[in-house]
Amino acid sequence: MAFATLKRNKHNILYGLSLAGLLYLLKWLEWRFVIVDHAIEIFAGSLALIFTGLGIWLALKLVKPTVKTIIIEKEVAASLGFQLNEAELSRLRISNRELEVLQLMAIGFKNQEIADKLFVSLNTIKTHSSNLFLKLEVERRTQAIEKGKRLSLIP
Amino acid sequence: MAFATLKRNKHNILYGLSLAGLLYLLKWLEWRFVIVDHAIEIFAGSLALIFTGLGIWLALKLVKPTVKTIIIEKEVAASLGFQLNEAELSRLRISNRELEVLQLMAIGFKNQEIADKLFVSLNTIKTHSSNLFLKLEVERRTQAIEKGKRLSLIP
DNA sequence: TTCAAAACCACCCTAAAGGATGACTGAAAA
DNA sequence: TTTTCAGTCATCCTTTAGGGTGGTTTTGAA
Repeated sequence: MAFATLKRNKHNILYGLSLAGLLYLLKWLEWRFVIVDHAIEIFAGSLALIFTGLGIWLALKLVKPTVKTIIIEKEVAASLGFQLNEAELSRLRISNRELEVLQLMAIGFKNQEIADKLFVSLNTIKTHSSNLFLKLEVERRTQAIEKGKRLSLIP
Repeated sequence: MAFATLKRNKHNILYGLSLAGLLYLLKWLEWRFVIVDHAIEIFAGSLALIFTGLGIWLALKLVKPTVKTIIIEKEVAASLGFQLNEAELSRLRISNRELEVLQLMAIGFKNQEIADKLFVSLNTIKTHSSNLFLKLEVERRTQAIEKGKRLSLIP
């Protein structure tokens, strides 16, 4: 566990160590220059340079990159918000079950599949669709779908 | 922004600072006992601290944020002007004639009516629709219509 | 309680749709 | 020139859809 902690903080430790190392490098440099005595300004200058560089390096390494997010909205075709036309629905006296059948027809299901989905027999679906066609005054499911969409009975 | 960055990296900075603090505590103690004489080291240390801070400040100020682009698909009512999706059309290798047949199917015409409208035989329409179903990967005209609408091949 | 829809199911028959296969033509690309 | 492909048409066969009719049960409203 202690090892894992070390591993997790290896960056921190590394930076700390390098900072310490630099300070001792400074000591050494100081010693070199103190002997020459007059070079203290040069010493200070290089010190400033080195540590400015260190600061910059630290900041670049440590700081998470600031992320600027640009959001682009792309328009995509979709029928946004369908509102059932209940007025038409009741005007044509279309029952709930018939509407259900129409909806499933529009998705592309065959009668047998619709029957399975609604847990009734194929014959029942045939009856419903026949009645639906009468009420919609059409004679094919494709027409029923087209008219249903036009009248906002289905999305 | 720089403040937020500082906040985010407060652990790293804290570690660095506390290490530095310890070193200077040592120095101070040394100074207490050895007196004066070490003034230059204190000077160098402060210099280092100040310029490290300057470097960090510079880096934070100057670094450009990396740009991240997010594309959001925004739904838009499809009925406002139909735009044929020619990309899909060519991707699925659907021919002009097949598209025509699909359009007429969607209106609710039966194959014989489509044949009459296009001045070809019923068999030709059957061939076209069969090929269409293969390309759309469906097996009924209602499914073809549904998928065609979804892919913006028909209005 | 009675009555009218709605929902359910069945049988029969015809029409339409769909799958598989083969073939011919003309135009455009390789 | 050969190849490729859209477009045309046909035949055979199966599946699905649709029209017509008749029936039972459930349910909600009068």
